[in-house]
Amino acid sequence: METNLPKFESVFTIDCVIFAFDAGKLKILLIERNEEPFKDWLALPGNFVNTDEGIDQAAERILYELTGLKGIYMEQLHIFGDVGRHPQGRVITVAYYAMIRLSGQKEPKPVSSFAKKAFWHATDMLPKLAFDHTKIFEKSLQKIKNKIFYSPIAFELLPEKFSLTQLQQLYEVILNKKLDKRNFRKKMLNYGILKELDEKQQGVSYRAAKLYKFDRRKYNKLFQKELSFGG
Amino acid sequence: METNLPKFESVFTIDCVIFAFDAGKLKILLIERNEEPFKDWLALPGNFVNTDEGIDQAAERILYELTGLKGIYMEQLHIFGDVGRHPQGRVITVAYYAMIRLSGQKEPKPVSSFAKKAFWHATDMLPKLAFDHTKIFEKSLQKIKNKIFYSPIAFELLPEKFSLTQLQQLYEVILNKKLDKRNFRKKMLNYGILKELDEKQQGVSYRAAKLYKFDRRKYNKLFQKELSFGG
DNA sequence: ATTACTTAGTGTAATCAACACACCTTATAT
DNA sequence: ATATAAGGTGTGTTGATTACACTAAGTAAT
Repeated sequence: METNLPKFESVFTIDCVIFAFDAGKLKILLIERNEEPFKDWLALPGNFVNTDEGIDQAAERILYELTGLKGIYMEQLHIFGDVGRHPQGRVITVAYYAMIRLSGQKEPKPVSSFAKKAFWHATDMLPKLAFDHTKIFEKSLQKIKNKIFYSPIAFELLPEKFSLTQLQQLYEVILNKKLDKRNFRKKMLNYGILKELDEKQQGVSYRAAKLYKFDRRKYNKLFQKELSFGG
Repeated sequence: METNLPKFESVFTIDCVIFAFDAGKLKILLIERNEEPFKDWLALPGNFVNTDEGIDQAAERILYELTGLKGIYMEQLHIFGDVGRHPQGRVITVAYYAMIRLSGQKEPKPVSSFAKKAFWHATDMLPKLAFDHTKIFEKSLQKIKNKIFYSPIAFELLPEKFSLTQLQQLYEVILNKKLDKRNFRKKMLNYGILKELDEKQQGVSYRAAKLYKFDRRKYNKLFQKELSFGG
């Protein structure tokens, strides 16, 4: 650090909220801490930012060290900077969030000894988390609830090939609300952002559903038009 | 700062993007810097966060010191933490934004000597700003463009009593697009979030328009219902 | 092969919001 | 009184959202 900057320095961390959809449940990635404070508590994967790295790179590095997950595109959620949020002093944290598909993902496993383990945990029964991580989680859940309406984030959570029923279940879990099957299908198919495949689900008892893929090209075309007032 | 925190410290600042609507133009609040680096440049009001204050309080304090504006509710926009964004070392900044009504507001005037002056500047002809402040401004403009569709931010920018034409002009300026008068009025009035007053505009040549107020209670009721899929 | 079971898949009518589009009204200034 | 400039208003069309219930297809067990 060079010399003529004032001495108002703060310790600076990153916490990651990584969502996935598994067995009909929305889950997030947690670690069990191996360091004080909050040793042995469950927490969001998070750690300190180095002074020589940008915060986006720091987020990637930290997630990798604590969970073994690599190359996940995260976005900023919010900054939490209350004076009392860390028991040992002033620590400002940037929360990042991401939504990923589990299929093809390895089991999470910490690379650094900072975390004892890393694992997926259903969001509907979260235990108390370290620091203010419960608050951070709640804010990110609210964020994806809003975002699902105007952004194709739902598809990030599903396998590449999915059935309409799976897609509907995901919406229902995120919105915490039952949806009508016919209306849901009609609306989704009318958007024209799904590509119907010549494949069916494998290995299910009972009738197999048709599979679809998300068509990103069509999606981008569609959402370049803005909302309007009949201008 | 206490002792057993690691030494990954960063200098930490806040920058404010304050929008207002004046003379048919969208404007933001700028300062002329009185300190190196970027002495004499135009910049967003911004400064260092103290280690003993929360970031939201810091934002309020900094805005006051540099512009004399007090009690303005700002929200976080984004964090900018590239390694090279400050010429003297690693500085992470949190951008805050707010939209305010000019009527009843005093002329901005710095309280601290950090800024030579503070003033409103139209957003459609911004000069080059210090640091990465142009990028920060652009991100906040994008934010309010999106937000105007689902949040009553437009009303924050108008005087308490306003005409429908004023409201439409504001939408047109923010969205950068002409709107149809009849459709705009129909839609706005149908929302039922405007209260019609028994007053008319004063001091205009030509026919005076009816004045309206924003009805926050009705707005809140309306926007508790969520978007849906016919569930 | 028949049956039981479970999920996949489908259509219509009613209501409501979005859009395109052009003229008359009212207040003021001269 | 007349010119000017902004205020204010209505309708038909189109497309989206909603509510709602049955048949079709595949698998498993007998």
